[in-house]
Amino acid sequence: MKPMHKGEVVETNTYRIGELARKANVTARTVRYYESLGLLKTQDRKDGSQRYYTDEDLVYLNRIIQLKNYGLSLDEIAEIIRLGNEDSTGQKRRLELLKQYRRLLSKELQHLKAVKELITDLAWHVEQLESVDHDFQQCPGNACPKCEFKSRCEFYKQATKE
Amino acid sequence: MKPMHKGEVVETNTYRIGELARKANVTARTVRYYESLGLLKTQDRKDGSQRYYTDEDLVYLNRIIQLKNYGLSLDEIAEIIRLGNEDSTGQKRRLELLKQYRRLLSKELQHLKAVKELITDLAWHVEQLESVDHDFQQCPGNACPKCEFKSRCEFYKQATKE
DNA sequence: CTTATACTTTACGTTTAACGTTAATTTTAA
DNA sequence: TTAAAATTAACGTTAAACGTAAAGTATAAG
Repeated sequence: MKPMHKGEVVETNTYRIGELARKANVTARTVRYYESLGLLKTQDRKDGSQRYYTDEDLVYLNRIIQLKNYGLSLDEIAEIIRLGNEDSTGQKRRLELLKQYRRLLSKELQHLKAVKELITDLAWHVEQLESVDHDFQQCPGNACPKCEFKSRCEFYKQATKE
Repeated sequence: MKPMHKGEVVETNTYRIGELARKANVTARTVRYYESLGLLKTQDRKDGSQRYYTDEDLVYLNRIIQLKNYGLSLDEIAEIIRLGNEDSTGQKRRLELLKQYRRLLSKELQHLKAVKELITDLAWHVEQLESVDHDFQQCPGNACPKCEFKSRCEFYKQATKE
């Protein structure tokens, strides 16, 4: 599925903004927006000429998209990049990245737990509603005391405490 | 932590909107909004008088909140309630609920899988960044071919294919 | 040279549900 | 008689990440 307009690729592995965007599966607007946030380097480009990109730029852009998909905001990504520019040893950038990855990992582990609990609850509701004898119109209601699910029912617990 | 204004509870287990809201951990605005969407029953209330609620209403409201927390939109909850009013046998309501619960369950199972994969990826990144020898400034870059992580690295795979 | 794309900047618009927040008036409880 | 609480109505918020339009410029292939 090569692009129709062959001239879009200016030189071997040199792209204009549209082609770069397509390869990264974003829009040209997004690329410009990322540039304006300092996520992509601003090129020297005199008087209305165009942006040109290399494969290296594509890898860089893909990396930004990856970090975004991991859950970092564009601001947080910009901070990481800024630290990389500020500190030539790259230590600050590495430590910030590590910190963020650990934060994301911790968050996702919590998330995993919550999702598992949610699945348990939902499975219970499915099971309950599949038992046709259940008086679904009266739930929760007067039938609760004789309900076979009452030991696992939040509403029953709430109604009977106090 | 009883409310200062004792008269808020009009009768035994009869509440005005503020007290109901507090018990359900929402605001009065939310209760009125839910009523406007048909989630809570509209009371007969002549000429500027107030709304009164019972424990039964509280259970009902809590159930709405539960469904919302499960991931249903207020519109979807309204539809379920509408089916309950429309069909006195409750069959339609039960089937709609079952359908929604199954949809949510399916979605969350997918979600679980995605979260697990994300955790794997994040853990790998943490491990990678913890290996201090890694030339973090040049990643991805020229050092990729000798990187110990290259077999699991998306960027290396991408750069070397084609 | 022409024409068809593609690219340029600027800047306002969009999305989105689920309420938040006045404001001005009325009801209720003690 | 107050002070707290409730009433309706209607506009405001959130908020990142672009979408989209306008009007002009650049480029590549033939």
